[in-house]
Amino acid sequence: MSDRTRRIPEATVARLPVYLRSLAELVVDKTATVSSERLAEMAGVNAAKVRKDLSYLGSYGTRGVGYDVEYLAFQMSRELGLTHDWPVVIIGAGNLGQALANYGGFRDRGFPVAALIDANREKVGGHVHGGPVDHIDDLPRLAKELGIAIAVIATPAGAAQSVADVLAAAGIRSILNFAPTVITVPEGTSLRKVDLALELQVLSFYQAHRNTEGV
Amino acid sequence: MSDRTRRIPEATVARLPVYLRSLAELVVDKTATVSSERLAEMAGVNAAKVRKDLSYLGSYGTRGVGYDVEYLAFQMSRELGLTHDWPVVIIGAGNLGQALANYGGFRDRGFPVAALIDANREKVGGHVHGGPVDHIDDLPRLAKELGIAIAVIATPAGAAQSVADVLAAAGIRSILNFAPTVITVPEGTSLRKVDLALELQVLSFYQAHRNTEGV
DNA sequence: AGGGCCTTGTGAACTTGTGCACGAGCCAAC
DNA sequence: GTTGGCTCGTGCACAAGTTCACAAGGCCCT
Repeated sequence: MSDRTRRIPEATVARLPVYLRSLAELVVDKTATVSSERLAEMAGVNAAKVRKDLSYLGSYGTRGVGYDVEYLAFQMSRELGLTHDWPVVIIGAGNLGQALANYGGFRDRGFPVAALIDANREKVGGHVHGGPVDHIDDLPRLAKELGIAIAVIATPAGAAQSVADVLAAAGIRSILNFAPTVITVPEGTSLRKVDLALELQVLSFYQAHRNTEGV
Repeated sequence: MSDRTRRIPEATVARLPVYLRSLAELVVDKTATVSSERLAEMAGVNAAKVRKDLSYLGSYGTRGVGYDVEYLAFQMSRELGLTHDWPVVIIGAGNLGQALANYGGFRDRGFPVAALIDANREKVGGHVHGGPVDHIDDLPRLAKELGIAIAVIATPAGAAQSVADVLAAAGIRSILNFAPTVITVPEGTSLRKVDLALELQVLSFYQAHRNTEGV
């Protein structure tokens, strides 16, 4: 791996946060160095994959020894852009949106919920989780004022695409979509989706096939 | 595709629910037939992929015409095992667990929340979303009585592995894990994970690289 | 009955991801 | 300084997934 900034494969990017979480545990345990084998075990993958993945970040290991936990964690944080917080906006103050706003896991990992937004004026002005609910018309202004670069769509399916359009217009180029529908975003915008029902349906598929086809 | 029961690739299985959702929309619109191209557009993939994916289910299309919407939807539901409801149990009656229990999207899609479970006796006996909270010691009995085959882990990370072990002992072989940690399950158990912070970290990666590397 | 027009189903090429196996490099001990 | 043991980094072969391109087959019109 010669180049300082070669492209990191998508599959690798998706695993980096898992490694980082494992490294965080090792830091707590005051473990100074870790081998690819140990890290693989913690992350639930195999050691060769760990080494290949980490090699995309650079040559941060020491042969015969392993990886320096703190140094690797730092490099990985840097690569993932986690050296500073990323304030996020949640669109949709319904069941799901409120739950996400209350869920501490976001803030703890560097993604404070800077704004909660709804299209329904009846919800606007209310308070959830100690924060106000703002109207979607204020989104462009809030995004700019609060430096928001990442949005979470937690609206019903029907509203998701129009929300995505508003986000695009507001210059937000990273979107996490919880609405159970396909949305399209402009080229250059990152889109990831979390579809709870879909996951259950996939489980249903394998469960059903286990039942009917033996074993 | 000769064999009636050839193995369906994982990547295809993960897309079937998306197609099914698109078909459901077409049923509402009273559209009788649909081409792979139209379906591809709705599902956000390309047409060749749709045709290949659907071919794993069988030859349900008509050349020159397309696919019969209702018939295809039925066949797909059957393949996914969605011809009957799958009661699920949610483990963890904290923030996330309660939100998931209240989230109507599960029941609407055939996954009624049959039980909500916690390890903390102080929460047990309480009511959430009109349903009681039961203790984890009752899990094996409840699973058997209610015919539960799918479990959702919504506990803190530290408790997830021991919950997984209890689930395995109770004979549950389909698990959806929301806890931000890697868990291991016995061979033959399906495990899928939803990691909210991980998704945001992946977005952070691409956002950071957009900022530093131009475009 | 035949021709033109569509759209499916699928072989084949290509891309992406995975895992093995081994050389290269580092440390420690003597 | 040399030897032995350990672990990283990576070339290579293989597997999985995607996309192309086109023959096969069905419908409709004349």
